[in-house]
Amino acid sequence: MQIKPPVSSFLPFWECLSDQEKQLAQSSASVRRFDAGASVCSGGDDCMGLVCVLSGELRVYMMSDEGREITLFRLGSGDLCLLTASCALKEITFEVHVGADKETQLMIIGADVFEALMNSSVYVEAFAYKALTQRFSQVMFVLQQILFKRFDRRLAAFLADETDKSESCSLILTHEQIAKYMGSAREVVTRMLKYFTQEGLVSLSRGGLTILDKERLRLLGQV
Amino acid sequence: MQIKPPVSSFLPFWECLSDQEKQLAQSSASVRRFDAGASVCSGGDDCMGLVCVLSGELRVYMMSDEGREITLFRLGSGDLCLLTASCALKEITFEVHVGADKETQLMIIGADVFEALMNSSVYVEAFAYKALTQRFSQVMFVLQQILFKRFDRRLAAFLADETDKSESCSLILTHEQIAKYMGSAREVVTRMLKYFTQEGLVSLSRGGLTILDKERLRLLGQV
DNA sequence: CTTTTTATGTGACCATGTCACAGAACTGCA
DNA sequence: TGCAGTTCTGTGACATGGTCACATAAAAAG
Repeated sequence: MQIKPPVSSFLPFWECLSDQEKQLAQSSASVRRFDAGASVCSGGDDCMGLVCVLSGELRVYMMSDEGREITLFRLGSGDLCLLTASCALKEITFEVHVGADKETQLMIIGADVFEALMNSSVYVEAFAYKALTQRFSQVMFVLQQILFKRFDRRLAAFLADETDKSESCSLILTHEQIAKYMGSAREVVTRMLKYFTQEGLVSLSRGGLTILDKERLRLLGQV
Repeated sequence: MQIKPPVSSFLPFWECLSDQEKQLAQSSASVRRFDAGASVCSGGDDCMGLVCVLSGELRVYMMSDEGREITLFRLGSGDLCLLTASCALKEITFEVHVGADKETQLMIIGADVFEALMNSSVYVEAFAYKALTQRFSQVMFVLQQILFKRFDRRLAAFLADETDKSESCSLILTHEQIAKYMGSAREVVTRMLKYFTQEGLVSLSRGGLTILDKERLRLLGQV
């Protein structure tokens, strides 16, 4: 278990808090660890509060009744998540699911404490809604891609982006994982990757793949 | 041209403004009329500012490069629209289009004035981002429906809702309009309405249709 | 070296979006 | 009236992508 870090370094609105509020935030914060694959929070039932990623990665996604998942965004270390505090924000009426794809450490400020901070400081309130608006914008972009862009182009862009992140031309991702990240189905990914292979863009191996021609992938994805 | 009404009655944050700010808001507001079918504002190019619907109806939608439209929400009289002030809100990075489907009167507070108000008052800022978060929630619901729900059910629900609004069992809407409201294609609507006719749910006529069995439509839409 | 689990490959099918084009119903005007 | 243009609707063929069923292959567990 990681030692609890100072809350101040994660909260952009820290300086707007009174000493009492600072005290409350610091003392109520807790650290929790999640295994790879664990569900962090599902729908409106268990509302955690303000979450800050210390290490690992979170995935925030929608899920249909049939179990189809559409990833809205992913969070890495240092990122804050407000959608996990939806019970403190009555404006948020839709359900999101949050899962840890890798082993992940979170620092959590409970929903009750966060709500109290929002109510006592208009700065915290403005911060929270502003951060949500930023997510809104990001999520709209993602959904626009899903709704309007052909799957081959989206996949090409996804692969190019992932290799940028990992700074290596091989990716360790199953077709299933790619499908979840992209809001598609495993078979569709398999199909398209086979086509990419024929085109000499990638080469496949169990549990991963290697990018052979990133330039052409990027080009394909940029349309 | 309608006479300019008092701005105060449309702005929930009115009481948080200083006298100077009230003065500025009131004097800078203007009223504009749009014909049915007119485009009010498209993308990031022409950013109007804070818009309030006095009469008529606005439709806010996304558009693909190929021209496919997905309606995010519609606004009626009394409603405010902040997405038209996206240039004053640098968090909003995606493009929306706003159109008037009927003849519509708007009261407008220019983007520059609105931005000044946001900067001078944290209450206005909190209000703006809170309102955007509410829209976020609403839009997420709509997109969830589009992504996860079968078209027949969505159409059934749409028709039932529209008849509720118009308080009559006949609707004056072309297939094209329905398709735009639902983020689908005209042919798809035609196809499904033909099926609904065979099922005895509706009867069609040029430029409109009549609901024959609202109960069954509602039931179909509620799944 | 089996057994089990996990990942991938594949064909058939379905829902919905796209395209091309036809015909029907209105509208305006000579 | 009737003709021409416009708008709305109908329809078949096809493309894309999601779903289902099931086969096979590779890795992990025993």
